[in-house]
Amino acid sequence: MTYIVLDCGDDDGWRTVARENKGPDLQRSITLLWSGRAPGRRGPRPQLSVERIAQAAVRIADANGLDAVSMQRVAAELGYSTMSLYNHVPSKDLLLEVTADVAAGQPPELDEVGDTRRAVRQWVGALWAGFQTRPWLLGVPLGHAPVGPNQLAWLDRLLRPLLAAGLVGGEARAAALHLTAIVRGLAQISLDMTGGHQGDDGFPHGEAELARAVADLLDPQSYPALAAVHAAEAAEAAGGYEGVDEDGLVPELAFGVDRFLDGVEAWIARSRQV
Amino acid sequence: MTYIVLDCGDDDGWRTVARENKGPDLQRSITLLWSGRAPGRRGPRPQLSVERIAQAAVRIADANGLDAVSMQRVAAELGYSTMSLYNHVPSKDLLLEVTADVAAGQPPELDEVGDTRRAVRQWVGALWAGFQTRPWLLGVPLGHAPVGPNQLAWLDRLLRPLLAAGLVGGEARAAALHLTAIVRGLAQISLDMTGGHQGDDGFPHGEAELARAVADLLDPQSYPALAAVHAAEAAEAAGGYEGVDEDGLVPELAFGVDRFLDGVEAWIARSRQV
DNA sequence: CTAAAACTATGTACGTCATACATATATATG
DNA sequence: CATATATATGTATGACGTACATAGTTTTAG
Repeated sequence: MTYIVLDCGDDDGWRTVARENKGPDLQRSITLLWSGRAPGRRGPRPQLSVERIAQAAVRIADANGLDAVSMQRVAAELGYSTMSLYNHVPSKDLLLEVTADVAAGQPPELDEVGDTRRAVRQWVGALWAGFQTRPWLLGVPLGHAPVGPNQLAWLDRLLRPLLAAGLVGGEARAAALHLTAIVRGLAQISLDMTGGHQGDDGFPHGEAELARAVADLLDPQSYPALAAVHAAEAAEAAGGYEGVDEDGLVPELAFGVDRFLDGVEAWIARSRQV
Repeated sequence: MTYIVLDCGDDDGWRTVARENKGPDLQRSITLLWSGRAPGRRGPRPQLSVERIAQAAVRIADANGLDAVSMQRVAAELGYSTMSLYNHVPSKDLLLEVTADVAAGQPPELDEVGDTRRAVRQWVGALWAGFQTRPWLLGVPLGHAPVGPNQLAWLDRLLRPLLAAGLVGGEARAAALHLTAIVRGLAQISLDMTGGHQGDDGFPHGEAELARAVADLLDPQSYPALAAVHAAEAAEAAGGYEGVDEDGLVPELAFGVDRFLDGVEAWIARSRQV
């Protein structure tokens, strides 16, 4: 997988692109993000590359979190000067985008038999596991719809069982978006609950502390439903639960995914019938 | 709604809290975020307040985006020195948190009759509209589960119809999380599609450009499902669609929400039956 | 009523960040 | 070979978050 970013070599590279922000160069920029650069170039052989830089960024993020990923830190990791990076990457934002794509890696192979639910659950479990392994991925600001090769590969893998199940184009896309959003959203929220992270903000982290702290100021008058849920969950928690099922789904996630799939299956059945 | 953040007045305020990061002060910090400060204080009357600061931050974010919200800019907006803010807010992270809660505002009133689906759709539509109005809310990094009064009020409002419909505590919470995630995720992705934003990254924005650019490099070999979906959507697009329904839901969102609600309703029916 | 304590607003300063710009160097093309 | 063109580097700039010290103000303790 080769990333080359925006270096169109036309006039003065991406600088032009970033400024005009109009015209056919836009297309070329994404194209070059994918296709790799023309082989015959002048100048010295580049020792650095977008991949090496992104991999270094991944290493740093894995070790010290997303905040630790600065241009200087990445350059130091590679043993180059800070400004060298800008010969391969036009901005930090774009670097993070490539980094996220690299970190996402290849999507899982799904059981290709007719069991849609199984395949989707596997996919969801894999994505969930990915966010568990690399929590910092949730912190990468996503500026637009995914365009990286790996991101698209993940999307493609999910679309396969959905299409096979009988969803038409737009529905499959919506369903895929939906499932992605569920995993991201739930991962986002449940991360610090389980980790006992300590941010720099002096807030409590860890499920127990936060739950108790919030419970204390939950006025049942103003928040009746929340109070009810909290009480109910306290009762439920008596029977120790909290595990993952065979696809690696935590109960909350499984509930949402399964209910959604119930609805989708019913929809497909209804569509077929008409 | 009064926000007072972490100023426990015990020794040297939140500084202590942030350092120890353990002990009962944690609870007090959230408590104080809510309850307001003790009335009898020494020192001069504070002219600034967390609310005023957060409101200024909202104003700036509304006008110039989240990136424009710096401590210096906020202070300038209010006509105070930068460091004054730190008498009311312990860090920028926490300020953003409060800002997001202020910007979220009050949740909508939902039709309280038995129509669960209608109520949920209204809620979803309102949240969607909120993200449309204040796109920058999607950019506020969320470090933990929501604890702000408004955030919790939104959650509470959504939980009401879900509980009324017959979900038990944990299920209702999961469903609410789920719906929130859908809206956030879809808003996140579809924002720049519709806006024609131009980021600083020299990437094309706007649905048409991006779709075409991506289509060109979509190798049907590697991305069969994606290519199929793209082709199907191109065909579908012939009949001009793209509207919102009566609850303000864009089609993709409506599909996901409705399928999920289908599944939830079936689940409830099944649970009742047993 | 006075003095101390505690809080607010401010100014200065520091370290870090992204990145614009200029320069030296190395390479492929004419 | 000469020139155009890339790359790696060094320096510099402006913005940022925030630690720290200071001056001024108001409540509380004696």
